[in-house]
Amino acid sequence: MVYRETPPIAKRKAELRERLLKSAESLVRMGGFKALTIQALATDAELSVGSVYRYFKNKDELATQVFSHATRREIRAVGEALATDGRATEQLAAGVRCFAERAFMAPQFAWALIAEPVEPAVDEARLQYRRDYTALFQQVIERGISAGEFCRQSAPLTASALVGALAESLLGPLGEAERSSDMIDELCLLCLRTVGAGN
Amino acid sequence: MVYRETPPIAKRKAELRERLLKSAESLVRMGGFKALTIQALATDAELSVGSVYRYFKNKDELATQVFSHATRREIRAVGEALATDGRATEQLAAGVRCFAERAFMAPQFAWALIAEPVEPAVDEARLQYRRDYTALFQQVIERGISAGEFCRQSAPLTASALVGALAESLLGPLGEAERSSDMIDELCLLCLRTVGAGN
DNA sequence: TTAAAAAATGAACTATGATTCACTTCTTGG
DNA sequence: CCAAGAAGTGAATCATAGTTCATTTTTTAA
Repeated sequence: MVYRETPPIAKRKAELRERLLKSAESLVRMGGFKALTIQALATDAELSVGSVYRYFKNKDELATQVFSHATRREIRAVGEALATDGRATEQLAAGVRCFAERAFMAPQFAWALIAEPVEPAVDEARLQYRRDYTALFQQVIERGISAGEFCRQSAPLTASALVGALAESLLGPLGEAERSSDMIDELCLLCLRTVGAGN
Repeated sequence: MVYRETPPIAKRKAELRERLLKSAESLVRMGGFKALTIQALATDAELSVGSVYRYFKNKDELATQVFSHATRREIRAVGEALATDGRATEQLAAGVRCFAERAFMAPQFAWALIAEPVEPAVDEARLQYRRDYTALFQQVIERGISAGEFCRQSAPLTASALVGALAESLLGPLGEAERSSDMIDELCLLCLRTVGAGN
């Protein structure tokens, strides 16, 4: 054999893969996962349909990776907000605020990650995503309970309720309507009431 | 023309339509909307694929009607629970309990109505469904606020948060795990905290 | 310059269900 | 019993993507 992958080529391949992921995410940002078709991606990234399959085994792997990428970023952001110094009460409020602000900034994308009907493979990744979110909130709730800031309660239950409450109020049918910065404040108060804080 | 639709035939047609809807719902109950295919329905109801189209213009109409039927029943049940005599606090608890118990009894069905990825037409009907639920809760919350039982708050926001909280905690990734009757009690308490009751 | 190996291409192929439609069977009133 | 109009049938067709693969182009190192 005479051909060997040289560093510049390896780099180009890595870059192309990145470009594909970026294109794919931008398609999802603009039109949800429904807009992520192999055709559209190939067109957007300026290469052929067949080549997409050189970089991703199949559509599921592609979609799942786009989802995980984006999702990790979101989780990290909220996780950092939840980990600010201070009492659990402020941490929770910061987390909620962070989640809400990000959703406000990119509603279509937030919807795609949280609520859009998607292929089963992505849906499965989404379960993990929600579990991760729930786990983050659960930690803060547990801290709050230990510190006596929050009332006694089932932290896992409250955590998943909070995740659901945030998702529905921000992305649900009504979410679009009364979207304002007041709403974020209201939402923080609501979450604090839910964990039994602020008494 | 010599043929006219006679009463017995009209009745048979109406019954057949009912039978189709029943079959369709049972398919959804067992396997979600994914299991509702024209083929499966025709087989289950013991008639031909073509005949299904004599009773429903297309799949969307069929799926939407199945959804609305079921949904109206659910909304009515929760609506009645929310309208029991007593203070808003008890009403809210009764509504939550009703919702949760019904979801426990038929988890697959509840999931299909609330969270399953579905075709866009059904998804649109689902928006209305959620709006209806939210409206129900909103009323009780407003009553509670007026009566001084609940704290001041944006009733629409809290209502949609409650709907989201219920959906996520009962049907989300964690829902399956810790499903018990204690959980329903916990959930009631959580919802009451959320509306700022019980102080 | 060249031969081997990889990468790129995109038209053809697949898979899954919805939808149609030419044909058969049934129902009705005369 | 008959003719006309409905209702019933299910194989064929359509629609939408995802996936493949024979062919072409590019890259490499001798």
